[in-house]
Amino acid sequence: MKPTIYDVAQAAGVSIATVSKVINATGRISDKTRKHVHSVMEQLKYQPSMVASALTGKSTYTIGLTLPDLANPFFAEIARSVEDRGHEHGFSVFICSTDNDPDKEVKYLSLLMQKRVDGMISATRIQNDHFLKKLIQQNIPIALITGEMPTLAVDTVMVDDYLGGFQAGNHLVELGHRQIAILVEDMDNMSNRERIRGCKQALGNAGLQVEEHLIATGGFTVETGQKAMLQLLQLEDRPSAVFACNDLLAIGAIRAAREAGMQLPNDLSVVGFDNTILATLIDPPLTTIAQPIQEIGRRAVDLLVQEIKGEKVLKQRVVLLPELVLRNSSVSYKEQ
Amino acid sequence: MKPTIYDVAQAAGVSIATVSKVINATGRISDKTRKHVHSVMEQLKYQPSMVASALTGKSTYTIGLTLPDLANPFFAEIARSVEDRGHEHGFSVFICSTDNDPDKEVKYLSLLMQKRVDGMISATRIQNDHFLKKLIQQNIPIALITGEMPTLAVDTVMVDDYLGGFQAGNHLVELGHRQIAILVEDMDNMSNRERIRGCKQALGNAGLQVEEHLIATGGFTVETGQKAMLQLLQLEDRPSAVFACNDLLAIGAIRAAREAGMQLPNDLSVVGFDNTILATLIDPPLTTIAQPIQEIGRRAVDLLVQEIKGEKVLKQRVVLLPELVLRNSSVSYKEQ
DNA sequence: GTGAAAGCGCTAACAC
DNA sequence: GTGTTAGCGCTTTCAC
Repeated sequence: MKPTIYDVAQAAGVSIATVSKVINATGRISDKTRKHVHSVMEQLKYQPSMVASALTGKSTYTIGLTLPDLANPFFAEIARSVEDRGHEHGFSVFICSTDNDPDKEVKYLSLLMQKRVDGMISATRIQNDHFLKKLIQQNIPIALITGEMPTLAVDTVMVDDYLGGFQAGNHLVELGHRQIAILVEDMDNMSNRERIRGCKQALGNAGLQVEEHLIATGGFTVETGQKAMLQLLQLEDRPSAVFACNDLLAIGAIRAAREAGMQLPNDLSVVGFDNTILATLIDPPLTTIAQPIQEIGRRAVDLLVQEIKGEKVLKQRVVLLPELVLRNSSVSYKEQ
Repeated sequence: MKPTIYDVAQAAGVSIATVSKVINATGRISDKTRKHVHSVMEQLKYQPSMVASALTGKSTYTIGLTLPDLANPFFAEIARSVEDRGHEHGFSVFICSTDNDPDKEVKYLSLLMQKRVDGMISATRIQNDHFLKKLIQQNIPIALITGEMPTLAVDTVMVDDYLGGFQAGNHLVELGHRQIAILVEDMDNMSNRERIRGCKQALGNAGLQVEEHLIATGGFTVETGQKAMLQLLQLEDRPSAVFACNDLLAIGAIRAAREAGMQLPNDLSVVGFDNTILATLIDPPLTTIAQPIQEIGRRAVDLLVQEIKGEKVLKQRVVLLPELVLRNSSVSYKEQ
């Protein structure tokens, strides 16, 4: 069996209280016994049980992170930054991929509660997430990433989707495009709607109208983007540029264009969103709206940890600003 | 405060033992009280504490997963499959990115021990990992992924690297290539060495010699692959094909070739390894040696869980077979 | 400075 | 069928 605090105490000839104190560096202990106890712990390869100490009222030093899909590069990068910042604060993280399935979401959230995580970060976007709402109302430390719940007081770290959409639209307009399509993940998704609103605004400022039939719905995969784009390319008034609400969709658009025999970027300009590693890998390298992924994870953890430690009462919504990253997938409009 | 089993017992007018029994569906309880207790639990929004139950001797239903970098698509896909299979068995997973840094590795492994995980899966490759060895010798349930420790009896799930290398080399030979370069992550990495050995064997079978100076070292990033390949392309006897030990390196090779003004795939055939999502996204789509990523994660979890549950004494090494996936990055050799 | 003892929330005999 | 009780390994008063 693993040695317990009793074994250490006995071997060191002191009480468990003393051992506990040297483990946690609390109370007053003489230098001599401290060193002695330490050496005994090493000899016994003693590892204090965090589960026992958690039971005693201290926190578990664990947070939960729910996201749609860990295998998706965007969320993998988010997860990595949450994991890193979490560890810097001494917290381990449970990661749960929900596939945006409400049932899984509920299952995982309650699992996390049973594991007594000190808090959670949710990057999942589920329409009308009752369970999450309930948790928030129960005052469980929670931080939202990548989307807000406007009617709830909850810590949130997000990017300004409206601005991002505007930047994308404006960029394409400045390049001279007039027939601009949009690829959305999902119209129920508020952050996507904001991106579109921003994009429309940019077009509007230039006196352009957005054709509703040029807005197509894909999802969070290349295939759906490809399929949606292919349909747009069948149109009479084929767009000369497209703004995709995430990099995966943008890659799908590029594929579709190639499949339709077009030359990129000349026949179709593409702007993505997220600036995942994929944007740099794809050919042509993708012009995209960069989300500060590292910073999002980091800030969310910081907010959460503050709340867990009770250092902060004020909830806040942190809005980070996206940036247009120019690469080669977008070029000036040329009359065909 | 969160309700405890006592609160439920009191509210239901039964003893905590009874409540415990209905929670775990053990012992004999009348239908009536079972339903009653259940309803009380719901009313109180009672969530049994897994930390308390873990302390009582049962397991934590938690496993640890260490890997080099969660943001790397290959490992993200591994992590997702481990997570999924873990949850199917009722286990949550702590993910730790070590960056292959021995210090982080030690820190995370001992953290996981303190959190009393029931077992761990390690996808980290650290030369001479003393700490991990010690854990294995202490009989902590552990499964290795993506690389073996030949001198230790430990559950392992891996791909046949030698065969994979052979398939890659053989494919290029069959395409008529004679001047074949290799891009390695790291020569200390045994699985890489096996891939190279396999590749050499394929060339040897065709009466070809492998030029040692055509073997270049990169790492686990596109940039290193690009840089290494660029140097190979400066050579007098410039290779007409390259086998890269992972997809990232392969993408780097493609980049380098483009940078050198070459046409792909005609001027340079590229074969990767892993078959991550990247292989399908890149242009030209990458011919690569596919690892059954899903299956690796799944099998590792299954082995680990069996060991945790004590259902199995025999340790085993599962060797999965890789497959050549043909895409467009490799073509027949044409005299320049 | 150090130790005795009372919990933390639960499980698992064992009684009844 | 249901309840009593002794831990699980630790933290934390509160004495000494």
